[in-house]
Amino acid sequence: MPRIVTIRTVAERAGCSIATVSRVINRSAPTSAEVEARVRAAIDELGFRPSEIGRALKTLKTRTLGVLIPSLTNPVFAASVAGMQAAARERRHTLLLTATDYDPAAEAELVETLVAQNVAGLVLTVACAENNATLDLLEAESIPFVLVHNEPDTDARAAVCVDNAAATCALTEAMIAAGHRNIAYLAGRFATSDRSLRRYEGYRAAMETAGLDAVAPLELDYLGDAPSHAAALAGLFGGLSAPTAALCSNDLLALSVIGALRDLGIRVPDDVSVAGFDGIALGRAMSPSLATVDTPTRLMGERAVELLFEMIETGAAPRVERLPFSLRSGGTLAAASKRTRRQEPTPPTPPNP
Amino acid sequence: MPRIVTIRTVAERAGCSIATVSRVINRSAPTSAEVEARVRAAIDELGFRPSEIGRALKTLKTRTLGVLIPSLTNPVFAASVAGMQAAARERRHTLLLTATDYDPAAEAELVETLVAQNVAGLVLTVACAENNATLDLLEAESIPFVLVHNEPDTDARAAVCVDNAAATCALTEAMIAAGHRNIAYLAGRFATSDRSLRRYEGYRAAMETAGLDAVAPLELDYLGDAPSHAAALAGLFGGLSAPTAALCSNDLLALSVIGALRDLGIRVPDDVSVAGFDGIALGRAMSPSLATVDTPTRLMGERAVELLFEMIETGAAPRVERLPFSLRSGGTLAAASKRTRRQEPTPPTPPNP
DNA sequence: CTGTTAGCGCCTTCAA
DNA sequence: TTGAAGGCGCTAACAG
Repeated sequence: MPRIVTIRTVAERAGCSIATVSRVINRSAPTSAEVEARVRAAIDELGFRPSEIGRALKTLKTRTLGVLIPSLTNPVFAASVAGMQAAARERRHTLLLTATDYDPAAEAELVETLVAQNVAGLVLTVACAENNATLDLLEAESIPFVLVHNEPDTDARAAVCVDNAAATCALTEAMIAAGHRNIAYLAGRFATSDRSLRRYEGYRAAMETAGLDAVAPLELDYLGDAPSHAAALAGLFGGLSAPTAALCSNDLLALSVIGALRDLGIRVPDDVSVAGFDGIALGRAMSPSLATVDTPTRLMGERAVELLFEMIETGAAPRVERLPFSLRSGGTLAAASKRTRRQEPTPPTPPNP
Repeated sequence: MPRIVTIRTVAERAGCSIATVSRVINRSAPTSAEVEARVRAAIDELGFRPSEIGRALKTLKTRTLGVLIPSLTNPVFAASVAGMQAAARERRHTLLLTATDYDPAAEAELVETLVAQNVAGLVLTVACAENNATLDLLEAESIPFVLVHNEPDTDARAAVCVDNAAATCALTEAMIAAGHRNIAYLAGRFATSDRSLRRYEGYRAAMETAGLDAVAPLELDYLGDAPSHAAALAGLFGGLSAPTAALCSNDLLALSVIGALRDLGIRVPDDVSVAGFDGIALGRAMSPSLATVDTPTRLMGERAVELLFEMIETGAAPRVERLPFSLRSGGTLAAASKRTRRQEPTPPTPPNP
């Protein structure tokens, strides 16, 4: 029989009214020292904790933030949620966590679930922040929300992110500086990540500035099994005019690509250089270490929650906050000249027979 | 002005009473087809979603599960939370997520927060499942909960875990079979992980069975910076009678140890073999790949939630569910004989001058 | 300074 | 098959 201790129980025990108990709990009005002492004693003895439900029903406000992300299995999102959790706890709030598993169609339903719980606000990473009916709905109902990782094209939407295009541009320039001329761009499905698309823009800009051909992106399903990657990559890296480097739209994809290349007998970085995006911790631990764009993932989560509170409490206007990034050099990105030593890799099972 | 649409609004629009609307929503009693149609139309037009708060206050039950873990940054917990989330969603529940950041003192407070939200039940990973006042409290208030990763010594407590001792025992045997005789056990602080302690038991059992000396565990703070590890490890691996292998109580610690050893000029596995525990994905991606115990982390999260629902709905008695594990061989664990080729590593800055 | 009271949104008897 | 009414735990007016 849980929670039979209500504010009324406490009032009886302390010999006062429930209003007084409430006042003691919330310090919402002055109370005599004597009564307060009795109330506090009663609370302790009974182990009473005010029900958030009752409170919420009255005030129509909960101490809960809704969170929507693609997946917890991606360390990027795990890290930012960790940041959110820390920031929320600072404000005595808790997170209501949901994940779409990269299914954009799930977004609407999950957000509705969160809204039905009367969350004070939302922090979300959606597949695409533009023309997003779910976000429009939140706006219409004036439920405050902040995007993380997404980089909206309008400043009218609150977001915490990095300048994806600039970062990828810088990374591409580093690859060009290392002597690479033929650089492939490998992406997760654009439909599930607008970041991926923005990053492609940065790559293209850098290539064009250098007078090089920006290749059309190869979209890979990075949740797919390695074999499917291997087939696609065998085609791309099979010929003599194969790229000497691959820029992947995120770190997880980069890891998967490196594994697939290894299975194909293509060495990284001796045959092909690989770089990622995000800066997950594991990229540092592996060897060769992963060249990537270092992104303050955890901080992004913290800032998102802080920005959200600002909007909730002071009604601050939404704004986009772009956090600094940095290039992380790594063993997977080598000078292109090295590749001249490459013996033609045994081309295993070309994609079409 | 969010959520001004209440059940009353719908009733007015549909020209019936709120009771009828409630009945249509919950199918809790038969309603005429005609009225039902009108109600559904009104609901759609108004975009009405019943407030979970109102519902919860009435029934004293929410569709929310409380989750407490040490940290989301550890992929082990991220994976199991991902499993919980999936299983919870299946039952139309959401997760209220909290993390202690490995501070056992935070457990009580966070659990209270969750309980105050009237969660239907809890899934938690605590520092130590024995003599835990917080768990006793939950039991006393008969709030259903399931432990994950923790392996309680009594069957009276619900838990989903692996047989930590057996697993570590098997891993130790594999190391012995590889020719290692002097095997160190490196652990995170026992105070923050009873798993770590159980795993040590397994190690000791295997060593004793083989007639070898089980060394006292070296407790490392694996949240600490690498330098602190280096100092401790320099002492352990400095001498001539240094261990040829190190068994780490978890994968994250193993990664950290490998990095520290590398900084000390000690090669893995040429000079020292290293193995971990958990089977995080990144262990596969790195090279040499991490030898470890493969643990069905995500599944553990799923099973924990399913077991929790069983307890909530059918009042099933708590039970311990031990999931299967498997040894994962990896490049960090090599035959001991190899080590004979080891040149004495440059002993960098011994711990005491 | 303290008590009484009216709801917040919903579900659920009890009548009709 | 439907409506009226009470109450879940709490906060906030309003009295006193």
